[in-house]
Amino acid sequence: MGRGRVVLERIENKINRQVTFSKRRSGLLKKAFELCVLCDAEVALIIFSSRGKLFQYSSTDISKIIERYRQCRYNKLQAANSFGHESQNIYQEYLKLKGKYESLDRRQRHFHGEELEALSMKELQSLEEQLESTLAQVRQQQTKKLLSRAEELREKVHNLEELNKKLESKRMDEFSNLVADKNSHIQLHAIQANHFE
Amino acid sequence: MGRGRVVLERIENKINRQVTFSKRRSGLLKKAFELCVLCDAEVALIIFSSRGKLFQYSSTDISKIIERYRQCRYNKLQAANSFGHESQNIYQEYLKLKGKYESLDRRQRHFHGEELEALSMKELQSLEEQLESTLAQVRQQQTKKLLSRAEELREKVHNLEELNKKLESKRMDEFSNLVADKNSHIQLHAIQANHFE
DNA sequence: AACTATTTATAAGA
DNA sequence: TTCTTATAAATAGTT
Repeated sequence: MGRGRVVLERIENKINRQVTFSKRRSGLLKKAFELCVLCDAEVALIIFSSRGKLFQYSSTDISKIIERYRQCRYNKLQAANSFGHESQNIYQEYLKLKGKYESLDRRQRHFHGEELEALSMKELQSLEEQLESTLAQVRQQQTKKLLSRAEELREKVHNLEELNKKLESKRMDEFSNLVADKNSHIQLHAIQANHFE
Repeated sequence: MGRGRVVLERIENKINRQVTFSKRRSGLLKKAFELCVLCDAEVALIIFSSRGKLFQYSSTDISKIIERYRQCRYNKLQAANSFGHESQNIYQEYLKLKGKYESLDRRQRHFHGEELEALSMKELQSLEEQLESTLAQVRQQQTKKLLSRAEELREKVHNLEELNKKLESKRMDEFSNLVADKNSHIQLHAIQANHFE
């Protein structure tokens, strides 16, 4: 679509290649957009120019689309064969963690008294033992905490009493100083009185 | 490019939409390919039809391109910074889930009587209450289970007793039939004996 | 799935 | 880069 027939090979002229890239890139982005709107499709398009510049289009959040793509590929792989050796990628890690989380969450619910119907007699018994043991530990911890707080208070009381004693003795000192001071004044007056006599 | 001017909105006619999707999809894939070849670009194109079918094109390994894309976005984010609203991507999700998991795990440890030192008096009290409540529920559930099992056994016993009765009466019937049969034989013999006298 | 009248994209030129 | 224009390519509607 242009003045010459296009040959499908790398355009060797650098300027030319860049111009064509710019034009076709915008054309491609436009067409991707149109496909989304007209046909209700979900599209993600990532383009890197030969010099490494990024261009992108996505109908909705691109990470969501990529995730959906991975999901799709993963399912396909699962269906086709059973190569589980793809656990290096982050999505796999995510799924793994999700599984762990859900299992832990279920367990946690049991500790909250929920979904107990699903448990067998043996599991109920083990849960009961665990609860009793923890309860004992919690109470022990409470006692420990109360004791240490009492100790702390006792310490505080002791310190305050010490402080009080010190203050008291200081007050007494100051009192006697004051008395001594007053006495010296009186003596001074006596001296002055002598002088003017 | 066609016999009518295209209006940029969802094609409501389902057949039409599907046909257009098919045509434009292949057009888009072709153009993506051409861009790669002509301009030496790296392209990844993911398309989901409205019914969820996946189509894709990529100049090289798609996960490599996606990785490069992420790298690029990440660098951009770091450079531009302060745009923290990008938490939709999978890695963010992973970190979020990890946080949730760890918090849940910590809580779970408390329920196992571990790391109680870290808890305040108030938290210890709340934990104690929760444990007591769950313990009561667990015991209730155990009782319920035992009762229902006892009921089941009672039912079984009852059924067996019924069956026994039936078998007993059947045996009695068969016994009396047998007796009657024997009597008729004896009568027959008597008749025959008469006949030949 | 083909056909074809048109629209659209774009190569080359300015 | 952007505009223009001649022409190639894509595709909407039809068969």
